[in-house]
Amino acid sequence: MRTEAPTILDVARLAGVSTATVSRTLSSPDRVSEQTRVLVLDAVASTGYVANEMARNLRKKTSNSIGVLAPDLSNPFFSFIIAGIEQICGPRGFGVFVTEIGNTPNAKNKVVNMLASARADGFIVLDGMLDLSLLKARGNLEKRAPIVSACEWPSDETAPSVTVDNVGGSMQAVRHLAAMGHTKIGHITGPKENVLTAARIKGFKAGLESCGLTYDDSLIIEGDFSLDSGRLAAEKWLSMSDRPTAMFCASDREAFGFISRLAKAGVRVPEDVSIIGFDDIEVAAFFVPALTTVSQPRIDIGRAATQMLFGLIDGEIAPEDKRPQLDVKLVVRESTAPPSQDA
Amino acid sequence: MRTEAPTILDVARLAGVSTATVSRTLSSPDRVSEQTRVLVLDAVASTGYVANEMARNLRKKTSNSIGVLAPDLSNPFFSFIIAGIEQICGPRGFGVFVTEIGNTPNAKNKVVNMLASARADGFIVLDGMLDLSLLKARGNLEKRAPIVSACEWPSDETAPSVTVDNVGGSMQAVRHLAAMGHTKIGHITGPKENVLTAARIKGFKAGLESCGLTYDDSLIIEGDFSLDSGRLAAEKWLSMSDRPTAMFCASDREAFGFISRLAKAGVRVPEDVSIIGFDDIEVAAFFVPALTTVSQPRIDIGRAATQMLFGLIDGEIAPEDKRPQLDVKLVVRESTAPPSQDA
DNA sequence: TATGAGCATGTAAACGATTACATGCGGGCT
DNA sequence: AGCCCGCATGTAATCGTTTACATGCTCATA
Repeated sequence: MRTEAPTILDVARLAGVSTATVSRTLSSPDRVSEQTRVLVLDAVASTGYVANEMARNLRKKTSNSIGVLAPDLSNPFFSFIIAGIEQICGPRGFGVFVTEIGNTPNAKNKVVNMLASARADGFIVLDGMLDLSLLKARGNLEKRAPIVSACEWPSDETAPSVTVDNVGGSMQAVRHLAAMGHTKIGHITGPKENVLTAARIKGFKAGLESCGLTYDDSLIIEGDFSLDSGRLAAEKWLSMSDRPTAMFCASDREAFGFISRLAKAGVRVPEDVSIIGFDDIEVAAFFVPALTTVSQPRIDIGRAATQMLFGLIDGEIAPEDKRPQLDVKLVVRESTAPPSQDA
Repeated sequence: MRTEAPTILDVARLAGVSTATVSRTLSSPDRVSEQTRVLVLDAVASTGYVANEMARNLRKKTSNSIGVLAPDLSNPFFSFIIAGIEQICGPRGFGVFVTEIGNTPNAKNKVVNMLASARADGFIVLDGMLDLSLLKARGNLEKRAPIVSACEWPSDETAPSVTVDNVGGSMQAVRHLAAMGHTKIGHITGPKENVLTAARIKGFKAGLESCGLTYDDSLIIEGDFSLDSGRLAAEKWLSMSDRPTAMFCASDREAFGFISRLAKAGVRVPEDVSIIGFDDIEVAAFFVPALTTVSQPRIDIGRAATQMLFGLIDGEIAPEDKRPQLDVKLVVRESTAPPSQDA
């Protein structure tokens, strides 16, 4: 019962050829003769040989894998994105490394190390907060492994990224509300420093403006995308003297938290308030009421980011293709309705 | 602007020592003199040297990473588990490779290759359907990289796994319902072939029995854990002539789908039916109504599985520790209530 | 019949680390 | 003084591939 893995040398000996021939047979079969090809392939089959990735990678100076840096792996929002990434990587034989970078002080170090240690040929970062500039400082690490941001994007406006039309989506959301007759529309934001937060606020304002409504600071409630921040926002809303008749939430989870808290207070959606979310996570369609929301193509984001990353790795991306923006679409369900008369 | 990574040789030259000394300085600093230590460390700092993982791994015959095999990465259920896995791996400097194995015919091959190619030092498999026996056949691959199952478990009852008390949790669920006065309790199952499905049905029956209730086949509706299967189940329920007053769902998502469909039909939860889920995913507490459910410690599952895997990798697991079963607990919220009088 | 092209294959040098073994040196012991 | 031990370091083998280069063979061409 041998537990040691067979090496290319074992195969070579069994087939009676050199290791070079075995390697060639496996990587470019048409460079060896028919005769030796079957010899080698038989030997491979009978030994169960599979090339050792570490040796191969060392020699070829690759790692055959990419890294995904997420601020918080437990956030289900990322699962579809990661699934999209894997859909592209899998068939290529690329491994997908996931890491949580959180916001610990040594997170930066972790990233620098990953980059520098040649563990990955490229990176997809899902966290706009990560300061990519320190990689430039540190010996131009980006040159070794390209980085593309997805969903969120770094402050450097030229870095490759695949994002979504956040301002357009937000505009659509408030225009939908306005079209239904709402004039007093509030917004629950994301966390203050987040780029998405800013973009969605921008879209919110633009939407208001395009409908002739004026922006009112007192209708903004700060959140952080989480369920619980939605709940907290609901408490603020309940305590308002002159409540907005519709709320645009920067995430579906905020919307759920909001609606949930309101339900406990006997406030009905959409009869008493209309709610719109952002993301269209799976459960949105099955919430009670089914949530009207701005749908992000999360799988596609993952796929597009990965494809771009491969383009960068292979050195074949034109500058103008480096910041694609995917479309979102408003999906209207049951959490929005015209404002009630007595409001 | 050098873009090539510095090697250990660059550091050695700069410090005026041999590569062996550099390596020693980095891996066991107390084996070199104070004097050369600072010399080397300075050189490391000024070159920005980070050891190449591929070379290190090749030499040490490790990969410094583990693989996670999931049936479906887009399923948010796994996100917390993966987060737990990363929490243990990160600090150890281990990489976490995620792969979707799906149920394509070549999935098995994919797994065999991952195992054999020395890409990972061990694996955590989240899919009970994966037939681990083929790894034994193929040259005893398990010997090279241990495998632990999490959540689900393989048919081989001796393989390492960390699971949860599925039958106990299910029992608790139905006992809670029975205690509230329900006598006609139904169950929406998971997919037929799944081990969890069987375990939860077993617990369901045991719970019934322990309360003196009798199991009735016609009260079982087949689902597959998904939101949509919950919706479908609701339609079956609506069409029943003599409806159960309470349903135990094999997953929270089934429960959401179920409740959501019922709401559209004007059926209220818990007034008209009581519902219990399983999993306690994040949104459960914020659903309307907040879902009573059996809570699984998903992060802990990930952590425990990883710790066990490391134990196996280091060869220090006693046989009796190989199949720990974590506790679940019923968390009672608002989707359950005593049956209404007119039922 | 040389000659060269082209093919199939072998030989051996990388890739960049770790580590067994060798070396030299200083100091404590008898 | 002689011996040995242990410390700090260096030398070089090794991990398992890929691939540049060398080799030898066959065949078409001049």
